[in-house]
Amino acid sequence: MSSLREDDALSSCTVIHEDILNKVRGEMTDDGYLFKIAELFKTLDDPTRLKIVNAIMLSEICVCDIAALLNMKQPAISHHLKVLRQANLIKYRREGKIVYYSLDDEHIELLFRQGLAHVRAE
Amino acid sequence: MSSLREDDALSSCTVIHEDILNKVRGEMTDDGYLFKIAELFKTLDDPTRLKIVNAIMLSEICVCDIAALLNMKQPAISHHLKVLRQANLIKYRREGKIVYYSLDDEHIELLFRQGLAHVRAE
DNA sequence: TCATAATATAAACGGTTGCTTATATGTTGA
DNA sequence: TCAACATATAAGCAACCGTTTATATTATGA
Repeated sequence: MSSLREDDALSSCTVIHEDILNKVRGEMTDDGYLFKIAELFKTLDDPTRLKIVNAIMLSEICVCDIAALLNMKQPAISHHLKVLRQANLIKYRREGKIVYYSLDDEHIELLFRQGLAHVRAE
Repeated sequence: MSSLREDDALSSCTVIHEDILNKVRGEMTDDGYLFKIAELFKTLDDPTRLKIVNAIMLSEICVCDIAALLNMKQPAISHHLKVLRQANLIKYRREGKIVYYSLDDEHIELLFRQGLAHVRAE
């Protein structure tokens, strides 16, 4: 009773090169990883968030200073910091009322530089 | 008549560390580049698009085969291919009715691998 | 030149996201 | 314990994005 059913959502498309499909299918990165990579890039796909990352790369910095630097409302900054925190890209340190943020992961700086290299090369 | 007016959108925030602000301001990457990096990451922030990139990394491949591979409708694939094309990440080659896609830029494969390395390390 | 097949484009819908205003939490010093 | 300040969270709204259905291109072969 269980057939292949690969015409489910294929619209008007038919497989053309069976050999290529098999090769690619066998060598593709696991779905779970792909999903996680997408999530990682999603945290870096916003100019504001990139500016925050860039600032934190250059110096440990507090929320108020970031808001002043980017000329934006403080809640907006806090919101983005939360996104970056949940992605384990930054960490924080409390000193009295003030919270200082810094990079948690060197990979992010690498990704940032790699992205910069790409857009500079165009 | 022209004052500094840096309290425009700062909400209830005051600059705390003038020295840090000056340092960061002086060393930050240009806005234009940051915007372009964000655009680059935006093209890679979607699981479907990452799967397509991953497939194209492994073999030159046509639209129909990608649709079959991902079990998705053909217009959805064409839409994503357009996004990747406009970002200069992939190129195409027409052979009769069939259009074959391949990577246009090695940087993308580097970014992909770097992202994978990061999510694997967690 | 006509039918068919591969691909591209367009419009529409639902879900997500970033920013805003308003409010809450937490810390300090009086 | 209270006022002031730095930060966090919540709710609401507008803009954006991925998918779908429908239709338009473009190329082939009869």
